[in-house]
Amino acid sequence: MEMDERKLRILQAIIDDYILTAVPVGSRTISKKYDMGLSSATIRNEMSDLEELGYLDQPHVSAGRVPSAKAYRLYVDELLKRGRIPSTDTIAVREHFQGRVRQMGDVIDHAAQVLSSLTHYTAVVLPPKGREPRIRTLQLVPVSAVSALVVIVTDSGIVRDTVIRVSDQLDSDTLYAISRMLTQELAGMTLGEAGARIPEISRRMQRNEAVLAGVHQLLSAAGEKPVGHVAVGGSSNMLSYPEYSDVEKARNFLSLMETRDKLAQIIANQGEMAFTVRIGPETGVPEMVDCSIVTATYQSGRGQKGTIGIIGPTRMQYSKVLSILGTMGQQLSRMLQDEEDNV
Amino acid sequence: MEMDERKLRILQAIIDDYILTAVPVGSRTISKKYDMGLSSATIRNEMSDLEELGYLDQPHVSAGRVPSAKAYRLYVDELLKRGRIPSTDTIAVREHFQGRVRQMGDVIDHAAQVLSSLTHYTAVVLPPKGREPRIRTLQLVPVSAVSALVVIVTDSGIVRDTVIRVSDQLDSDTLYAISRMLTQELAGMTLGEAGARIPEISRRMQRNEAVLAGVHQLLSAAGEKPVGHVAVGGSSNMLSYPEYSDVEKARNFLSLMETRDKLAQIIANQGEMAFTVRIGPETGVPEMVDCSIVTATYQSGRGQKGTIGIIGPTRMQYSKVLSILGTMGQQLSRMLQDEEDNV
DNA sequence: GTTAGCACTCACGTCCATCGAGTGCTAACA
DNA sequence: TGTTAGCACTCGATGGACGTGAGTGCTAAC
Repeated sequence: MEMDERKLRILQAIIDDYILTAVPVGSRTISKKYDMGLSSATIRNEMSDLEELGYLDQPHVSAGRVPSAKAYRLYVDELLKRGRIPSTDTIAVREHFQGRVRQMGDVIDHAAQVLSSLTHYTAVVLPPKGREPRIRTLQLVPVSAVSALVVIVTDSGIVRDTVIRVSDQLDSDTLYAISRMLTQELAGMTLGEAGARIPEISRRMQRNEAVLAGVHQLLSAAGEKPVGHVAVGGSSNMLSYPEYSDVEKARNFLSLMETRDKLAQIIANQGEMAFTVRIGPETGVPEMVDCSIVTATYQSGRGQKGTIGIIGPTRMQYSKVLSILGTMGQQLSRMLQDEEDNV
Repeated sequence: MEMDERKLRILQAIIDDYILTAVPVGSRTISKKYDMGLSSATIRNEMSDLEELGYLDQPHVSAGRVPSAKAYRLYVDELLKRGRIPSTDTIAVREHFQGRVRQMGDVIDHAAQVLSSLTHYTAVVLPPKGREPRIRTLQLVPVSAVSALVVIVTDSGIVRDTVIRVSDQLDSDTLYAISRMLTQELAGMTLGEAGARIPEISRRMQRNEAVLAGVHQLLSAAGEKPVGHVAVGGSSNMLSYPEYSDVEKARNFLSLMETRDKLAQIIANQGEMAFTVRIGPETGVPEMVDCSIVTATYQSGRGQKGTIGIIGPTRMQYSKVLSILGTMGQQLSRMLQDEEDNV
């Protein structure tokens, strides 16, 4: 049996209807609501074929049909192939970003908020991540008589700042001198390389061991845990959908959303294409068999890629989501581009 | 009618049982399970009195009784008065904080995690907040040829850092000189005062307007939004309790947990006592009529107070929660104290 | 003051009948 | 050969009847 044009149209109608209503759709609905020019009996035959082909599932004999993951896959591929991703929401997205200049962390958080409120699904935003950030400047800022703040600026923005103890009373000028020296020595290195270099410098200098030890510690710590913070927005949105009216299911989903590390990994694993769509089992996450994940990427001015993603039920409004993600990706990229220019 | 010793004991038993089971408790249960030496009929009479006194509610005629907010209030007051808050969990709490030194943000997040996993309720942690932080140091760190990072260190730790544009090409030494000058001028001031001062300094200096404008903007922004980030842990825990088996309710609760600003305000409004317990309607939040909020405070080394809180169903295990909050408060205070010593 | 006894209430679970949406199949039709 | 009308059949959902049991309130006796 082959897929033909008519089957495709019927499948499309079924998916559209199911996305809208979340209720198994029957042959009569299709023949009446969608103007097919075919009787319900004919539709019925076609639906039977579509089921055999694996595009439809039947919850039980006397219910309508429900699109399978394979059907959504076809649907989405078609959507992507035709490139018919409207971007009408540009204004809505842009409006949300009016106002003050922000820090990276704020931007991430805010983007997640906007995405979730526009889509009514759950949004996840990962910060841009280059291959290996390289040190640009390292500076010690005096905080009190016996402590200082270490700020490391990398080419991907500020990586980390930590207060360290500087046992031997050092004044502001000395700290500045050390900062200059360290910057000169370490600029252009990755965090790991810099960390490895510190002991040698320390040996060479013969003093300020405490300071250098603190810097060393920071560098190693920052090197280990490269993933920045993940922003999640609207995780409670999922409870609005009948798919999650089962509390147990909802709980599992939400606690997954709470373990940010795991979540970041899932999203990051989606790949780096302009758009990726993982439907149900394709996500590879058992807890998300009836979710889909749609991601898009954005670029910081330095060419580092970040990921934005939407998690929703498999019957998600792919077209709308793709559109919004695309627009948001562009907006983020543009904004970060602008910020680069300032920088 | 008066409250007597026996009524109190019965009420106590009812509350204990209800906290355990979440099921309306009947007279027979009390007379059998709790060794009262009284028949169910007697208990029944007493329960009737207790209902009249407003300590018990009856969902419907043929169900058992349920403690009212007033009952919990009595129960908690008794608990607090007797000061019988065990602190056995010290070790459990302390174990979670073993390991590396952390930044404030991490500590907050982690504390929320630990609290929620120990109590199985939802935990909220607010960072320490002084009356008005005062500037200790202000430093400009070069980021690129045309931009710099402003770091403001206050007596409560780092307040804010933002990248600003420095249109006129300034080298590291010049920035340092400006930093020194600004530190000298602004040290000891609140953010607001400092912000107000900038224009005058700018006029006096007659140059570097762009830099000063950037600093000005940062100071105003930081002054406006004093609340730091709020950490929330285990918000999905609430779904484990039958009180939230209603999805609609759960959704409302969770979306409240997601609007961090509002949440911070609610928790902060609880007051600054060592412990506060707000039961049901006492919270003043319509969405939380059947929740209780228990908070405790901790102190940073600089005497600034932070708040930790647990949100759970009104039938929460107050004793355990108070104990854990108390211990956690102490641990946090001690940890931050130590950190101060380093600083 | 305490308790045994009893009538009464009411949520809950089960059973059953009904309903209706939807299917699959067959036979007739274009 | 594809389409459609007709019909029997399936099965979840809905709702009413009913028994069950937990729990109460009241009364009267101890």
